[in-house]
Amino acid sequence: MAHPRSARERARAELTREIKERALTQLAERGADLSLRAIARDLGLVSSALYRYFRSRDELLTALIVDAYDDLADALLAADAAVAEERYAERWQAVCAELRSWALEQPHRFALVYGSPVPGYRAPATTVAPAERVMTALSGIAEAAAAAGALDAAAVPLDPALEAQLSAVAGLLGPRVPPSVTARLVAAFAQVIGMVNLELAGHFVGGFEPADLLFAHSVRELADLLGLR
Amino acid sequence: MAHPRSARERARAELTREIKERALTQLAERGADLSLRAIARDLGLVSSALYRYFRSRDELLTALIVDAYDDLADALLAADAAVAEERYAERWQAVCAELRSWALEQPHRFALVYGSPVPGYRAPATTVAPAERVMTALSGIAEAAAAAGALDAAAVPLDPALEAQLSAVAGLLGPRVPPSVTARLVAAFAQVIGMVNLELAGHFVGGFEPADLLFAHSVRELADLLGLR
DNA sequence: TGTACATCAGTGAACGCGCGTTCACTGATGTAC
DNA sequence: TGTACATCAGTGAACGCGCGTTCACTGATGTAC
Repeated sequence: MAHPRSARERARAELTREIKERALTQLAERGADLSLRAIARDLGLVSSALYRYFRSRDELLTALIVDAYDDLADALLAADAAVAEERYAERWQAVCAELRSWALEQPHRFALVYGSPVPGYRAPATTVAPAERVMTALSGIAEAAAAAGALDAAAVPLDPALEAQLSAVAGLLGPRVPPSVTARLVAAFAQVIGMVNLELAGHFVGGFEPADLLFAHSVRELADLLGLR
Repeated sequence: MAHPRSARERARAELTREIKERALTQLAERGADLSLRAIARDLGLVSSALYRYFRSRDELLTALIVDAYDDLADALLAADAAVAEERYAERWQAVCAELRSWALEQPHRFALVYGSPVPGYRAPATTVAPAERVMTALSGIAEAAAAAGALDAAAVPLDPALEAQLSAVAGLLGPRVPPSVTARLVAAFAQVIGMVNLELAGHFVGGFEPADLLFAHSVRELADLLGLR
């Protein structure tokens, strides 16, 4: 698996990659509708040939989604690693900034995972783990701060039922983070994704363009709110 | 215009309404792809007949989008009006709750305006004013509080360039609200839309279901953050 | 090292669909005198 | 009130496209002896 052996295997791996690459280019050019025939045309193949590589259009879509989550998570972790470990607020800002950059550079991939679901497509369970990698790239900072005793956690009283829900996701988002901070993490995540989506959809046109300053400012306020320093 | 006169005009108004209604049903059933032929079929018409009512598919889409913004704004204003005028925090919570209810009841309409743009469709300027009605339904509460001297505005120092951008939208969002609160209003809006979008897209599945409590809690925290009381 | 057989990538035709938009037309509704 | 003409809703055929998926096939690559 590390290095494909035969020429056949090498060719297969490369074509699989090329198919996904063309699919992404097409998403970028034509919007959300993915056409297997158009991909095959671009690659100089007959449309049925694609079925040697992906069992169906949905399977190709799933592969693209998994790749997108993974790439995004990698980019976020890299941005995080570039900041000194104990500067939690700066790490948060760097990761959020990277998320936005990644989205602006590849809006179609961002839309694929955080935009409206593609009509007729239902994401399989395979996509859950990669999606969680993205969330934990953000929440991991709060968890690290909490572990280091550097999280200024405001103790907010919560509805017991909500607290139970929050504890249930604590395994994923970070067990040392108090429930009220977990709630804020989810809200903060929604805000970041929401701002990027609004920007990409052109809802800020006329008001905030570029939205760099607004985004950076909001992200800084979120870091405060989360108790990161 | 108040009451269509002739039978012809009455029939035209009614069919226009029916076309939009069928279009919405179809969006709900088939996802984001809107088919004029399918709408015509549903109405027992020949597809070309629709061109007497809408010049193109895009024009129909635009009409649906404008209607969605308008309906949503109306619903928000109604929810706002149901709360005592000077209870600003409660008004905010009521309006946000109504926004979520509306979205959960009509996810396709919400996706139409706050989801990823429909491929190949570019929203015309006609949609800007209705979109702003929705935003001001939320920001109007902060503006009212500010006008009544009841806004606990935290004075946060801002980058001058950002402050300029914020002042530019102040005419729309409320001139008496200080810039730092305007920034928070936009961020809060993004958070609310973002949470609803994540919920609709199934990103909360397994963690927060139903998301009622999390949403209500986050919205309450936003009210605090905005200085509403 | 060479041959026999198995694997599998890619072909090309076909099935059975779908779509938006244009156009000349019929026939009903509305208007002016 | 009745007739002549104009307006306009809806028809049906056509244009020129698109799509995902299946299937029997050829011929090249890989494997076992």
